[in-house]
Amino acid sequence: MKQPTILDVAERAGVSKSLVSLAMREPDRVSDASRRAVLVAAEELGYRPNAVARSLVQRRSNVIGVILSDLHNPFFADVADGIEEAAAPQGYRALLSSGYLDPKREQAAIEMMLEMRVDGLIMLGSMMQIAKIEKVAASLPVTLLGRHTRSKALDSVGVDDSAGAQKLVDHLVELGHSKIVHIHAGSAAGAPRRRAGYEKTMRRYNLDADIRLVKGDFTESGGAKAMNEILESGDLPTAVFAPNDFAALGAMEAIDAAGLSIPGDMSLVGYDNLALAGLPRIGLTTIGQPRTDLGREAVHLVTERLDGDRVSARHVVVSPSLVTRSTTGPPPGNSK
Amino acid sequence: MKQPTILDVAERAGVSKSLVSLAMREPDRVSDASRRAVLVAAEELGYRPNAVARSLVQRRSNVIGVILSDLHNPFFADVADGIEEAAAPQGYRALLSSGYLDPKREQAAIEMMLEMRVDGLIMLGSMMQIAKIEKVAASLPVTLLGRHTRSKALDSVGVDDSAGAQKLVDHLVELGHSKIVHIHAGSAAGAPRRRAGYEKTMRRYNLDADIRLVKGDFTESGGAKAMNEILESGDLPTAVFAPNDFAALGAMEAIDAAGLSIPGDMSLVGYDNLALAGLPRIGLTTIGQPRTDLGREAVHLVTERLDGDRVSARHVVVSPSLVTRSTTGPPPGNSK
DNA sequence: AGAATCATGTGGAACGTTCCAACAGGTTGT
DNA sequence: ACAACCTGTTGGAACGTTCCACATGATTCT
Repeated sequence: MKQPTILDVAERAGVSKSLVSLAMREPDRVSDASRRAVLVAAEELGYRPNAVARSLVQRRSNVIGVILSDLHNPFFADVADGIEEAAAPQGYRALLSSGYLDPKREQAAIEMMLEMRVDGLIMLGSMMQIAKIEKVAASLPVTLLGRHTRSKALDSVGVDDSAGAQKLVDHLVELGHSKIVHIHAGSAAGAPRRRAGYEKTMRRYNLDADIRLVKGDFTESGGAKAMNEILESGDLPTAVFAPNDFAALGAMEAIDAAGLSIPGDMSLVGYDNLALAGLPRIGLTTIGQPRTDLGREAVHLVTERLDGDRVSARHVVVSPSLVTRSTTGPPPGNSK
Repeated sequence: MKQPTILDVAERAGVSKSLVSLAMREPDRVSDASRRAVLVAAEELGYRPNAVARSLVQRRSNVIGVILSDLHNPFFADVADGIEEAAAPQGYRALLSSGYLDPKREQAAIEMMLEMRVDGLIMLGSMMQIAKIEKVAASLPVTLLGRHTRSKALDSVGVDDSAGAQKLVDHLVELGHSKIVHIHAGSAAGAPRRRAGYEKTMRRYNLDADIRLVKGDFTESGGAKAMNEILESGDLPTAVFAPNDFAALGAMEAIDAAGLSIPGDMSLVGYDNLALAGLPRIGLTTIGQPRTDLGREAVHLVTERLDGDRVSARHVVVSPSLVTRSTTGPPPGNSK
């Protein structure tokens, strides 16, 4: 159970601890004989360098902490892949912790990361107040992902939600729709911009009069509830734009239950392109986000700061793309 | 950027570093005046204890490392929740890393955890050879989750896959089925036991002659391929038991494509109870695993060893439960 | 030949904590 | 009145590395 230390290796190899250290880190700078002796001794003892001691003396851990607001969100899992992929070649490891969709637990996770002295922090879909995150950013580089901010202390990388919404409306209008309802998710992360993109694009097509908003949220049940409200209103649209894929799923359920067909009677679009949107029986038209690119970009923002190449905040925005599947088609009574 | 140390706090509070340390860890053991002075000074300086230095001197990190073989697998996300939940009250933090479904990268993730001197390791759905994991277990407590082993060096917590398969067959037979095909996933983790449970239960009902196996795997496409093979065989069963939910999904797609109705013409069951199995248009009957319990049990196994309460290996098996949804019903032509 | 350079190796300080033996001063017990 | 025992506090050692200034001996330069 007791791990061998560098001193044990040094003794067995008959050299000083400094040479062992050097032999492990920069093998070229020691003689062949010494290098061999050290490597053999290390192997025989099962020596594994103690990263804790190293971090202490170097005052850096070569670890980037990643706080996932929700481990279950497949979107973040993809982003985390991109993070790992970009971090490894730069000599950083990614360490993950979940915030469990609770600002308190998220705060605790950050606190742990700070105490462990990670070199940088990437926060995926944080639920915390920006002001609190800015405080954290005073002691290390922090990048916010999937949430917009104009903060002067924080970097961020996000997707242009307005552009995504615009692409969805464009798609629906091209199919011949004009009665397009948007279920909006209030002030939740990304929701206001999706809504703004919807309204702006409707106006661009001179469909000001057709703009119609129903309050919902980012959950399946929220989408179902909003959809039922629409169905009961008596005034049926020909297309519904849900704020994300989960909400779209709930809306789909409600439309199915009402005996209407998708897209025959009503087209439906979501947002996020979750894996489930591509399932055979779902086939949801939605907006796809370049997930691994987002991760890569976030790492880049952190390492830039760590290397001292930049001190002022940068906010990177990438463009999403339309993914057309089977929940959209021409409106009823339109052959186009 | 430079973090204050315990010495800075001591100086500002006018006490020794030892007292600061004590005041932060065991406030009851210092006088009111000192405690207040220390706390105020720490607050003013924004002092945050350095867990790296603490780990070094204490030779323990109070961290349990969790290696997820796949971050995208929602099953592991649930288990991780259970782990966090059980670890926190015991004073441990969980730190996650992904193995990205690649034994090499998994090995690297373990190596990082070991160098960081985590106190224990929980491996979710590992892809590595047991022998290699046993080597790791020589230096800290390791618990394997979601994979069976009889290792003398390792603890494990798993689900009784045979019992799960048995429950599915029981359910189908009770509905009146006898022509039940099992798509099996070869020697993949858990697959042999599911298959054994199927065969055993069929025999229990004297359905030896109806036992029919088709080779597939744990993926959607594997399930679709196997199902097409069944459909093309000409000899249609009344129920299909897929090796997991993903494979069931592929089978569902194939059955849909063949114009057959589920469960009218054919019943279908999966295994795992992924969130997607509960989606409105899917409604898959499947086997649910007590995920957070699994996580809790894994933590328990680790802390038991850390507290020195146990040195011999333990293998915990928990029972799964049947989740009935809408893909199962009586066989065609049977009113029961 | 002596100086300068190079390759190789060394020992001690430092990183920021916790732990421990020890101490001062007060209280209690006999 | 003195030992025994608290309470609150302290300074130094230790944890396992890396870093740095320096030492040694060989080689090259002038």
